[in-house]
Amino acid sequence: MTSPTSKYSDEILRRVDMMGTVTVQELSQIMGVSDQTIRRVTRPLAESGALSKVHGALVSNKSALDPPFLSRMNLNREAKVAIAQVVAEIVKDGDSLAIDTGSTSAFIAQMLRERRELTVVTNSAFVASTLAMIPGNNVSMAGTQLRDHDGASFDRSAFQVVERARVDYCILSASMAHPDKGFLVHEQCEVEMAVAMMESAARSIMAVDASKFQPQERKPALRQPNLRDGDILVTDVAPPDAFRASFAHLDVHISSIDAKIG
Amino acid sequence: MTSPTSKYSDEILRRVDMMGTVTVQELSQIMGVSDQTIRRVTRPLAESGALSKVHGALVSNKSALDPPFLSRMNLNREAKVAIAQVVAEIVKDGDSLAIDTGSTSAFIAQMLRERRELTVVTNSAFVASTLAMIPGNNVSMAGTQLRDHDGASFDRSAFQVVERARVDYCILSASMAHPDKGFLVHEQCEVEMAVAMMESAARSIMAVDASKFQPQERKPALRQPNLRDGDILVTDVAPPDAFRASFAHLDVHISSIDAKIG
DNA sequence: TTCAAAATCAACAAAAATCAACAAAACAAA
DNA sequence: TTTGTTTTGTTGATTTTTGTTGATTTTGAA
Repeated sequence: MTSPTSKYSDEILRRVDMMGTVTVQELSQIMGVSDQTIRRVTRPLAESGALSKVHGALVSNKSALDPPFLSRMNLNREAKVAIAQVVAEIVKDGDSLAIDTGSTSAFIAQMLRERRELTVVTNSAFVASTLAMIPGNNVSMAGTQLRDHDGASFDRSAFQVVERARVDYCILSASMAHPDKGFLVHEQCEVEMAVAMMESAARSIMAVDASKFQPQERKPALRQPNLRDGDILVTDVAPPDAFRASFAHLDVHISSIDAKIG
Repeated sequence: MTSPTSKYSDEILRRVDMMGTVTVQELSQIMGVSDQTIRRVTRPLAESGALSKVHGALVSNKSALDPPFLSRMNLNREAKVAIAQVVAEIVKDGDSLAIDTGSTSAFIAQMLRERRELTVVTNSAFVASTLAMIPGNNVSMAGTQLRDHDGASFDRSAFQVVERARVDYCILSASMAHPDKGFLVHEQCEVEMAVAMMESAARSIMAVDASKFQPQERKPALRQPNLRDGDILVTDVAPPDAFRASFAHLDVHISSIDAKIG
């Protein structure tokens, strides 16, 4: 949306998103600037909707209030729920899955609680703990060292576990979709994990909400592996025409939001 | 979702969800603000449906079925919350911890969200995902294959990760305490994990609520390793006299819910 | 029904946070 | 270096929140 107006913008936003709620005082002490500076910087951020201000504190718009804190969980929530619903219908009881990390996958994991006897491999601790507690499921957590903002793992053992698996579907996500470049993400390790999961899976499900078809603020540059013939794309609105050619070989599922409430 | 109206909204909601039911009094003492402030803040929260108010208390709208809440977590909930509070006070920012699985440990993990810069090793996917998302924490998930009722791992890699660690505290639990036999659990793998965690830790914290001092319906038969001199026992009521001798060498912290206030 | 205890509410003074304006400091270009 | 511009911290006025007090309502028990 709007460009940063101060050199502190990024750090403040990051800290607020991380902590959920911080007082202006606290933040000014942590960052070693006056409280007035924090206020000056945060005013435009609040106006552009990047964060919320309450008297005495700053609160993140991104962080959920619930314990499972995923930084982008509340962004486009309804779309993600609708997409999750569709994915949960594609998957049948007894299927085996590889699930990547990301907020859409977190919703899908929630929705998959309805399914039974699932075999799941994932590098997301959140997905793992969500599905492990369903009796009858068989869940493997891939990886040891967890990334601190989303609890995902990309260490060597994570790849070993994924590569050893053979699953019916892998469930992938992306930060952006581009008509020519395909699906893009920000980090190399995410691409590598997607490659590993695709190679272990008979079929891939790519889940992206409509916002991913628009240009992003922070441009992702790394290409996810190309989807294969018959792979599945799940989204909440029909993709723009520009994508028609590149999605021609895919099985596209569109879930309008009103199809699912709850 | 409606945006918070006060800097306390977030914390109140978290505590209410965690405790299930809290009186306004209790909350105001725990948070160090007046009861009137709690009322003022909770009124809009109740109107937006984030929690419910009844005369005398606030009650969570989160059902026990919600993902982060294990069903067993509602058993003796107050005691576990009180114990978790005490443990979270013993642990300081920057400490390193090994945390076992179990519902008490799940509460402790929730409470430890207040701490910063923690290094955590755990074989519970729930604990891992709870603490991994706190910025600045360094969390390792020990193990790959997850047990289906609680999302804990006891495979070879779990032990390898725990054995490689060196931590300030390990946080352990038990199904029952016996004056002569010590702390007992149901499964051998839990004992082995406790041994591994104790060996990796400078000091151990055993967290058991009062119900564990009574005979259990399903008798656990396997003995946890003996606690060492100066190890810490956290419980919610003073143990019966029969335990006096066996706890003599321990640093016993008792947090009765009312004693803790003030 | 009644009463007594406890919880809630309303109102006001005290405390804290915010804002606006200005001076000091930092910075960049010449 | 100097100048002009921008950013930052400080001050005091203003606004919002907080705790206290006392009145009102609710609860539970006679």
